[in-house]
Amino acid sequence: MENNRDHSETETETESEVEVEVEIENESNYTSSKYHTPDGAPSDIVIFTITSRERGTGKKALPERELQVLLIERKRWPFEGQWALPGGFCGEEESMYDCARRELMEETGVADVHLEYFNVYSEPKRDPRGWIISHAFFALVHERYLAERKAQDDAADVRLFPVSEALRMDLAFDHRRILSDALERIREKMLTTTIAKEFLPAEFTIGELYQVIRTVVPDFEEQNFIRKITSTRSRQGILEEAADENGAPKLSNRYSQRSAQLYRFTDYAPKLSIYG
Amino acid sequence: MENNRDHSETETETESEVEVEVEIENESNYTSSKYHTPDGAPSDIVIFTITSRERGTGKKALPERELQVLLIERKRWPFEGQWALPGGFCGEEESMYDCARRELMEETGVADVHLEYFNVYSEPKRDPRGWIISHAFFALVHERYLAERKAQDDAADVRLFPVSEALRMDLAFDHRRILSDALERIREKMLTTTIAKEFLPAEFTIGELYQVIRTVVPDFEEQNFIRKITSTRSRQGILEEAADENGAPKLSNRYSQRSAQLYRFTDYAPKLSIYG
DNA sequence: GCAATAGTGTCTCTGAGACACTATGAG
DNA sequence: CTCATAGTGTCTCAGAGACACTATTGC
Repeated sequence: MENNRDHSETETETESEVEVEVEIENESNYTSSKYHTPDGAPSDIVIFTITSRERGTGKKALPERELQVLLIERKRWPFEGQWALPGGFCGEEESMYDCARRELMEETGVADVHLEYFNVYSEPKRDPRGWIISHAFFALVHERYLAERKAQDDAADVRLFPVSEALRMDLAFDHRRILSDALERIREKMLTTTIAKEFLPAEFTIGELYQVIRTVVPDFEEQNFIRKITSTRSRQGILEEAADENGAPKLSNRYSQRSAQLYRFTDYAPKLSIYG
Repeated sequence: MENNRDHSETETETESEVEVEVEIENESNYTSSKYHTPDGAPSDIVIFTITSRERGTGKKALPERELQVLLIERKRWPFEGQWALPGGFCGEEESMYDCARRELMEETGVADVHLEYFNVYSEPKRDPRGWIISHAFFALVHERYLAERKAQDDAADVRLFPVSEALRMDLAFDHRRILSDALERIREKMLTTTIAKEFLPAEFTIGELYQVIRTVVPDFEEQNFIRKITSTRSRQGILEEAADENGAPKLSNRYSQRSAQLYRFTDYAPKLSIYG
């Protein structure tokens, strides 16, 4: 829901051959169609979600969480029968971001989720149908949004896969590369921004937050996570304690016998720096 | 010189109207050209450099530095006579990154500089010539590379402008927006990565480094900059002291009477986190 | 009382931050 | 001796990190 502003154009009259071909003197006789143009500009969307499953034990415990990605089985040439990222061609009347949002709505039925552009994929010959430049987005969707969808369209041609599994599959086009790039990007953002909130309810316990971070970034280990996150002054107000209307702290004992304090993210976005 | 991998494709056979139109059953009768396709996919490049000018005083002193951007005056419709970012149309046989690199070479004569993709601009009607989707890069070029170019092609239609001035100009297309986005991006990267090295010689003093950072990010103020950067352990090895072949520390007295220790960037890339 | 999560007490060590101070050496 | 930059001494205070400990409560 950011990083996506679209506009612009270019070419100058200097020495580029490609551009000189295209530029014509004035509006009346201008036509770009006599030159070679792309055959399509689609968007592809890496839709991430985190599923949680109750542990089998009778005891209260944090659920098992797993990072998943939504894939679609292709029915047509090219890459017929292979799994691919959802996406679709952009129309002239919409921006790339609008296109991605529309596709996301069509694939998952959800709007208003975190949707962010991250790269363009334009290697020659990467699509057997022609010159097609793909624009990759990632979306972060809470599993509760996908639950309905999965029930309603059980057509076996759209499914969630664990990311680790999807990365081992032979996906259509260069979708494995796109998925891999997207994963790298959300790992970085998970630690440097508050996108963890996309996978959490509005109010959550420190244990849940820690678990979500570790689901995306397994390397992340902080032995004293509670201390750091709650010790005021330093992590200045990324989180605030949830309280009811009387000001009493809100607690949850969903995952433990002992109730845990609930927190919510504030709007504060810390500025990071390697220099101090 | 990173963040740029290109490939991919998309569209599924589900409910998107646009895509369904385009997808045909098999290779033999497949043709995308009967549907509406973009009229061009150019790249635009925001070429930043930092100029430095000796201060007028007789004393040794750090130079005055200023962040500049290279602009080109358009000679043709549309936006004839207005200043624009350099760029040009991509060909089918090259990736967007290759296209940007080629344009950069043509405009500035330099290769092997930091060139990084950062956004797509695709708002409908943003180009009067048609449906044109622009891919924006930024380049960080040391001023020594641009010196020759400026001398050789003094055609008055390609010039460096201080960024603050360029942002007040009425640039062609949505190039002001692109410039503004690029500036925001390099400000962030200046503080979270070691791209400052793109504007510095291989060996530099702490004073120079500080000055370069402040030229890009004026808000950056660290009173004890030397302390932080040299106090081992925390800023773990972003920098290392330059030494000659005998192991003696290398010093510079270019900007001061008292010689200053020279440093170089290491390859170490610190991982930042808001959580600890 | 066990299990599983939540949270605290206490200690050490490092660094951040402030501010005044010294160092260098050409003009 | 002045000026502009380079760099140090010294103090305080906060937090990182380690690790053992207590807290809660359904089963």
